[in-house]
Amino acid sequence: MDSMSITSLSPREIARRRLLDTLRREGPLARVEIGQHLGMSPASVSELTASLLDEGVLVAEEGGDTLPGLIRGRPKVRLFFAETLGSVIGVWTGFNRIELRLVDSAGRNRSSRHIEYPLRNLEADALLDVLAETITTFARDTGAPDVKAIGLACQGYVDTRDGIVAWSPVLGTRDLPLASGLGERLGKPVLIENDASAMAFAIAQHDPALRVGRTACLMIGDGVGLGFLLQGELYRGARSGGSEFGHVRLRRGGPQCRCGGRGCIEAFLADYALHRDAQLIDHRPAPTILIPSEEAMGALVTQARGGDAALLQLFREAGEVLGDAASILIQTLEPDHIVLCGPGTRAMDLLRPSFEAALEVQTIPALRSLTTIQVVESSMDLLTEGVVMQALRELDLDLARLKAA
Amino acid sequence: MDSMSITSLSPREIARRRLLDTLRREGPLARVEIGQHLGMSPASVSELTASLLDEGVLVAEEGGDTLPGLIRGRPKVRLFFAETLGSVIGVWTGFNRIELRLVDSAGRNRSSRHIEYPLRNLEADALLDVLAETITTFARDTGAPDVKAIGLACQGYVDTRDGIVAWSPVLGTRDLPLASGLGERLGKPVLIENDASAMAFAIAQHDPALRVGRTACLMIGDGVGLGFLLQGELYRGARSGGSEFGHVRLRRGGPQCRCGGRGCIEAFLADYALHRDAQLIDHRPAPTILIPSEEAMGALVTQARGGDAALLQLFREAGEVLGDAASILIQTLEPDHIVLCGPGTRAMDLLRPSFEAALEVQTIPALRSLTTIQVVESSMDLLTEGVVMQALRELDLDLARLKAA
DNA sequence: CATATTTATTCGCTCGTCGAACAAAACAAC
DNA sequence: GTTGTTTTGTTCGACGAGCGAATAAATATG
Repeated sequence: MDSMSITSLSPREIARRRLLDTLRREGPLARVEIGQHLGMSPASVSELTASLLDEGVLVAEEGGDTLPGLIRGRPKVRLFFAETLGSVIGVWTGFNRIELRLVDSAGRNRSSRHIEYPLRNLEADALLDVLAETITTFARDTGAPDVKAIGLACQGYVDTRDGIVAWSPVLGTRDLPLASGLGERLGKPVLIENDASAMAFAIAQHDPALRVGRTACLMIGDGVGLGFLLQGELYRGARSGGSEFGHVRLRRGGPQCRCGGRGCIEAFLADYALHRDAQLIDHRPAPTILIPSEEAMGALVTQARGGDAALLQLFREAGEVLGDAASILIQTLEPDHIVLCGPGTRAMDLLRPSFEAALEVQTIPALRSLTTIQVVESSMDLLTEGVVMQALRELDLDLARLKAA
Repeated sequence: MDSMSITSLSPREIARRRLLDTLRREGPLARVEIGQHLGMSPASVSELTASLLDEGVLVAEEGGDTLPGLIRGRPKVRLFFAETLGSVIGVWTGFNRIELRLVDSAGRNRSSRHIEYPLRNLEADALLDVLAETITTFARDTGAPDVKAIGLACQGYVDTRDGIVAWSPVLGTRDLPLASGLGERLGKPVLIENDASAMAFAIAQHDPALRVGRTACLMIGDGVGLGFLLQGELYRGARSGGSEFGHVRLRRGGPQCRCGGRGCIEAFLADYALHRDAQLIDHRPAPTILIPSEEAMGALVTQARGGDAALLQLFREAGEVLGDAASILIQTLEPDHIVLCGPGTRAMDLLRPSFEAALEVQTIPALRSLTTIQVVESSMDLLTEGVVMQALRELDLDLARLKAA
């Protein structure tokens, strides 16, 4: 239970995980239906579900509601997660905002909340205290029955195996043992994940096409992050982290980025960058780094749509950088899908012309046509959803191992 | 035999492949030794090798040469590939050069040859004719006993599953069915691969550290290519191709690349680029694109080492681009290893200062330290070796399937 | 009531792997 | 020689995971 480690899985564990994954995605399913989804024989499904029912992970749906009229044959008995398995809390920590979500073991949303809180200037210990306090309060307020684990999505390079934030554009600290620090305070296992990875995972849960082949999710918002999926599973770099694609430096001597560098993709596209540069245009003194509110960003976009030439130029440049970024992904990884997501897509109409022009200029046409690019309107809810799903999957495994031992 | 397709493998096929892979890499091995390499029990190895011996794929080493003196216990019986299994020809097609190699089923080099031939201005049919003719002649001259397959490494985006060159900086044609075209002419199965991928694979065969985790091989030579390995297996993008990382465009309005774009990584680092720019410095009219000889490149490097300021600046700029390229790889994929290879590393001493400076400026230090960067002095032999190894592995599978049917 | 239809379970089989016992082939010591 | 000792290789029984086929279960139809 304490480990939550990613090791190689036994055939049984793989089958179990696949079964529970589809059940979470597709809702209650009869055994034959599970077999169709997984390409397994009814016999095997029966065998697997027998032990899951026995363990109390799954329960058979109460008969009656799926009125067996009209359809001939023996009625389906749908299986689903037991209500008694407890719940999981998902957390996203932004620059000055915390998003919380409570789900049951089936992944269904029970409650969510978001809190404005400036996390940026806190020392490591203070940060952990605030997070622990916030999560505890949330759990108490929602009357969360039995919280089994916490999943936390945050910015930066996250060592998901050891639960360490190896690097972060927000925290000054390096190698912050976030999972253990929070785990000790809460007395529960904590799993952490890069936020763009979490969002990529969540988005892929809603579209089967993104779970085959290679999918690159570019999240634009407080920063710019990349979640890269291979066959529906998150790509892990060295030290089992994600990608810091947002800090690829495209323009030498470009604008200052909060990572300390210059000309990062993020330094053109992130909310703070657009807001800062807009301030500079208006000759207002721009605070070094400030995460603007959604309202402020909305106003910015509206003003640009109204025809403000200087702002339009700003978005044009951002779109161009986005096009360059997509070109790099295409020519390096040749993904089947690139998904643009996050709050930053609110200005997609402003970004698109220069985005497509840059894509045209920077990419070999024959390769460009192999990748489909789509925009997914995504709320920040997906962040907590993604990390919660990951935590639930780990719990599934832990439960299996607990039973095996 | 005709297919050579990449499908999902049965457990047996996986075990078989792993066994033959280690045997090719590690030379003749006794069964217990194989078990140690593969983490399998002697019982399983015995069972597997029994069928391989039965099929005639492997033979037991003749006793006597491994004099059993000195060591107590029953002497090892080493197994190795049968001599009678035939051979494979590996080919690399450069811009104006063809490299050929004949290996036996164990992957041991039997003969090699290289030919100067300007392939660049040929129509598709003429190209296929020349290649077929060259290969046939080579096979005849070397008295190749029984050529089972041909592996061909070439530049461009290669659909390895269907044997189609989807795009190439050399060929004007798009979607050239190279494997089938050559296969028909030679009456043998042909497997094609991107040349940087082939080299990456070959290099990884010689270093176990590169076969775990993530390894990015940057090949610098006629062009710049990337071979990306995950757990020792080549990464495949959409349409099962490799990467066209060399055509990532780093500098808007930069020098002309042979792909038609501007400012590609290749347009700074490839032999033709360095040579062309050196010509321009000397105010000589530079031919648009010409692949300089190894001697010409050697002279260029010598001249630069002699202190020629303009040339040094050229290499300095190339090194900077290389550093930028490595930074992109680090922050996008966070590989465990980056390997710099290919003829272009001949000038590594000239590239290094600006390479490292660029790496410093462009990369987040915490991430930079997770990736080890190494230079591998590699001859072009590795290209044919890589593609020949891939072809042999496919033959292994075909043989297994033939036997199963 | 019998029959059709669909769902779920049971049974026996195969496959791949392993541990343990056993056989084989050398050396070492007397 | 004969008798261990040591290491290699094989055989055998067992197990885990999956599947096909037969069977049982539960409903609708006529």
